[in-house]
Amino acid sequence: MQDDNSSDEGSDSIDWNTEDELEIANTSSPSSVAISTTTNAAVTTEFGESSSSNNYPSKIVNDFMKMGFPEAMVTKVIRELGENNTDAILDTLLTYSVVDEVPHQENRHNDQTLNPQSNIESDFSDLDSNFSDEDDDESLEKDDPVVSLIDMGYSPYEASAAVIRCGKDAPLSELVDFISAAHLSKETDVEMDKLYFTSQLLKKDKKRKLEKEKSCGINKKLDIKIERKRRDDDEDVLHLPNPMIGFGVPRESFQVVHRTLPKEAIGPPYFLYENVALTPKGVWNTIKSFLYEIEPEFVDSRFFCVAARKRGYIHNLPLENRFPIRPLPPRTIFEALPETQKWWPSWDNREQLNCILTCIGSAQLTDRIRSALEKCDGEPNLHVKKYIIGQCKKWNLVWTGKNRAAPLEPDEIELIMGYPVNHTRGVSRCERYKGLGNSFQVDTVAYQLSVLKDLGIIQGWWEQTNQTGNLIHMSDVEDVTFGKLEECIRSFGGFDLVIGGSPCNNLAGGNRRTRDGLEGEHSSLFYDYVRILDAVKSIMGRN
DNA sequence: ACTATAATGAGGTCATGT
DNA sequence: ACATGACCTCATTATAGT
Repeated sequence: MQDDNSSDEGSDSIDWNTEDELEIANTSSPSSVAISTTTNAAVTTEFGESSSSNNYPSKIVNDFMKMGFPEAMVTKVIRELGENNTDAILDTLLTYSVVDEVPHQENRHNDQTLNPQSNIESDFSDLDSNFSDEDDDESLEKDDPVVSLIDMGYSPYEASAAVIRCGKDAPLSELVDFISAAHLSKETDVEMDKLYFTSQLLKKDKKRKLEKEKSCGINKKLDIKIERKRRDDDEDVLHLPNPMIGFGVPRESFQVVHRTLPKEAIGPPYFLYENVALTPKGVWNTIKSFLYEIEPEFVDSRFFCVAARKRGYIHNLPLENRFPIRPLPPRTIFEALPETQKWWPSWDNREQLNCILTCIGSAQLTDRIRSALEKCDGEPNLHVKKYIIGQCKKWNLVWTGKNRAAPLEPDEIELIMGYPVNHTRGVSRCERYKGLGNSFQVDTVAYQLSVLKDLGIIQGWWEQTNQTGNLIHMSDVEDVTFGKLEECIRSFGGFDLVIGGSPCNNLAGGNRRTRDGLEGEHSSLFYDYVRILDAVKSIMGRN
């Protein structure tokens, strides 16, 4: 891995090394491989498994249990969604393999001061319980607005709250407006997001009506979904959420209140593993099987910044009370790159950018686009438009002059990826592009790591910008042996966090030559992440 | 030797239509 | 259910230039 280009998430504080690296100690960036502080040995959370105590001996519970879902999980979901929402129950069960049954209300009233959304969530939670209580015998054939909203990606709490507030007969658009307004009331771009929501709504609503017409009852729909699940299991396919918002993002939250982790997965240390979301078939299933069968969290960074970045994360971090870095980064092109607005053609309707890659478009392409535009008077014809839009999306070009579509500059990418301007200065331009293209999107990962603040982990690191700890840099991950780890743990007292990504070279869609999968030359270094995590746990466990 | 440039598709998901 | 098309992707490498 120490040869050419097997970089992992090397966005550390000092150099822009594109090789595999592993830093130990207090680093300034959330993308080092391991973080150790001598101070606190982390508050152990009660993720322990809880026995099922329920009174849902109904047929529906049995039906779901026959499909292989644990009873506790089924009853938990039914308690949240109501027994009537068969569709939503199945969706939830399919999405989350394990849900514990701790009543969510108990987890919500702790520290509302830290999380601006917690008030809303609490409201939703309370409203939800009211809702389920009073609405147990809703007919399944009726077009349940709660189900529709959940289908659209909203949480049961949000959906229930909206229905209660606006009434069951309110049009879906009004319900959606209510939810988005609740989330966005403090934001500036309310209108834009309303538009987005509404467009999504219209599409989903149309599709849903068609489904209604075709299906002749929930049993058939259930059968279809069960069949789909069975087929997916056979083919080792993991379900990618759409929209790709993982366990919740700041403004379009689909909150999983709680999850139960396997005992052996619970920290210390905490860990977070990352890689591309769109891998060859079966890869994420294999990764998952080496990381305690924890369900990956698939998140697209377009919900955190202006550019897309579809990634999967497996971690054992708590999910409650996450919060984003402030100020929130711009999420539209015009906000992020205001100077492009002047040159932006009306027929280029992009509002966000595609994934930041390691290569940029050529100057010749910019020229080709310019000459194509100069040949036509006024607005280009459909064919030219299609060609140019296609190239702009493919190469992430932005309009920087009259008829001039150019690649992003390194410092612009630094900002988009969440790093300070000039963070990568000092190496060649190509190396800057490569390093940034290989990095974490800071805001995305920081959101997942933000829970560590509440737990008192790395608090000093979080609060201050200037780092005073020791940085130990090893350029080869295979040098991080069991003995070295023992040494470090003896010296520091243990690791709080083991974090990193492994090479995506052999997984990424952009690789046209050696997309060989997880066993590929570079991507197989994933197993070193597993090795190190196991070693750390083993060493810390016997102390 | 180092750096920049430009050419090099396929695999997979999703939406839509039949 | 099946076909089709749109869409997107932490990349690799030969080549030329400095």
